[in-house]
Amino acid sequence: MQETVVEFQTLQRSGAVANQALEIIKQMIVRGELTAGQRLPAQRDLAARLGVSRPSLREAIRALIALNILESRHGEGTFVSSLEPELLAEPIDFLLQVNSTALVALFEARRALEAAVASLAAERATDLELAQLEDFVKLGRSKLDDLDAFIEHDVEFHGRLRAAARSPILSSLLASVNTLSNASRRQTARSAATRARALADHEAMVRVLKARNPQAAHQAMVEHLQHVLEGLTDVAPA
Amino acid sequence: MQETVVEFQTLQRSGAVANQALEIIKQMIVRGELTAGQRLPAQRDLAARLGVSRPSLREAIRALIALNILESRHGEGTFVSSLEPELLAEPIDFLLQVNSTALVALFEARRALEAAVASLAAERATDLELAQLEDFVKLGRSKLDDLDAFIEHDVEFHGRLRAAARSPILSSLLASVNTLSNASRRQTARSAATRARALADHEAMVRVLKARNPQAAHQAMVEHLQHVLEGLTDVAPA
DNA sequence: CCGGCAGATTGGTCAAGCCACCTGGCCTCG
DNA sequence: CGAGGCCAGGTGGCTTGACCAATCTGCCGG
Repeated sequence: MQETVVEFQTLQRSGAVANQALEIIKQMIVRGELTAGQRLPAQRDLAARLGVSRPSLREAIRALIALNILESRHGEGTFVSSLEPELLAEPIDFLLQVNSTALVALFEARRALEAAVASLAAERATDLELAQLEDFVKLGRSKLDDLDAFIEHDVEFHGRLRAAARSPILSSLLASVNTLSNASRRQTARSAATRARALADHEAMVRVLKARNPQAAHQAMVEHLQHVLEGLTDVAPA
Repeated sequence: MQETVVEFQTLQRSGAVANQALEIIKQMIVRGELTAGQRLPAQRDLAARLGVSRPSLREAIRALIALNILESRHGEGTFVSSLEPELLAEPIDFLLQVNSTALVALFEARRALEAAVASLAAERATDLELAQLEDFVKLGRSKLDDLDAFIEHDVEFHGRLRAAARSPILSSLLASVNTLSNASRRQTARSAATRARALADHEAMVRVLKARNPQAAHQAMVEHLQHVLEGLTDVAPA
């Protein structure tokens, strides 16, 4: 370990050693040197390789576990998690519990992305997709009374829109934002009136999509999510 | 602290002790026993109070730091963070770093996000911000001949818009998208004509912002990025 | 061939100590 | 008397070394 010391002129803030180890591991994952499910070297070996003590390495590992990036199994080893977006987004739940204004911020992001998706879907969806979407939306009528079923219906509606938009980046961003706000979705759909309005919005959306009108689709989605947001603030004010 | 031991029948998975300390601290924050900015007891004391060793407690603290729930300052103490929404950003960033594969459709995402930012900025920017932005854009004229200076100018223009939009989540998403597309920015601004058109777009943007017209701002941004995209494809076709 | 036992491997925890940093009070000097 | 510097105490950061507990592996005996 003669040359383990790397750019040390970086800010020497708190937790220099442990954070350094943390960043190195993170980068190894980002760069693909470590892939999902892969096993890390034993803590004793890895600590030696990184030039830090085992407790410090353990702090770094524990931090990455908290972020659902790593997981460790006693007696087996430490592994890279599946890195599923859902897992990686989970830690945010805590902040949403504590700070409800964060929820509103999330909604802004979702609105922007969903609107873009709707707009693209109006241009790129196949006729078959639109026909199937129309049929699917009709099924929603029978689910108005079942909260769980309707939530599932709503999720799939937006999922189909994403697929039709053919924009993997937008889909990926939206997936991130959505997994964050999934917890709140249950609240938003609580009242029957809210659900009925959502269904009506979905039907309106299908109409403008079939008319191949991107701008109208954009606008329709903004309004739809505005309704949802109102339903949310009704339930949980301030 | 005779009764520190709490529900131990919970799954005894890996990291039982450290995780227990972690959960206890988390719950104290959720319940409001610890509020934003408050100082925690010294690690040595807290470890004793929770009935764990200091290294284990440190693992728990490090995990909470990774989640942006705590922060520690050397020589001062460990504190509850501000718990503000922008702290959501960091975990999302990693998610995007890992997930991002397709660089192709990136521009769509940027367009959607920038447009949303412009729209929000039209509503939320202070008069002072807009006045300063106007002055700043004027400075752009003198930079038209210097490629590097103009790129820097362009980056700051969009940065100021983000700041004025007051939407940490959108900013964070956009930051991720931008780091991915930074490589191409240099190409887009290569021709003098492209730069002149970009500057004109910026000036137009300032006008609609001062008019407090969100929809026009949205539209102006879409058109602006459309121009940039055209400049890009001119230079580097498919 | 198979089952089980024993050692090696690995993560989990702890104890004790040193260092680096910040703060605040004391003391000295002007 | 005030201002500046010095120093001690408290705090987080890090290391060493050791032991415990869960798991895996392979050998050995039935």
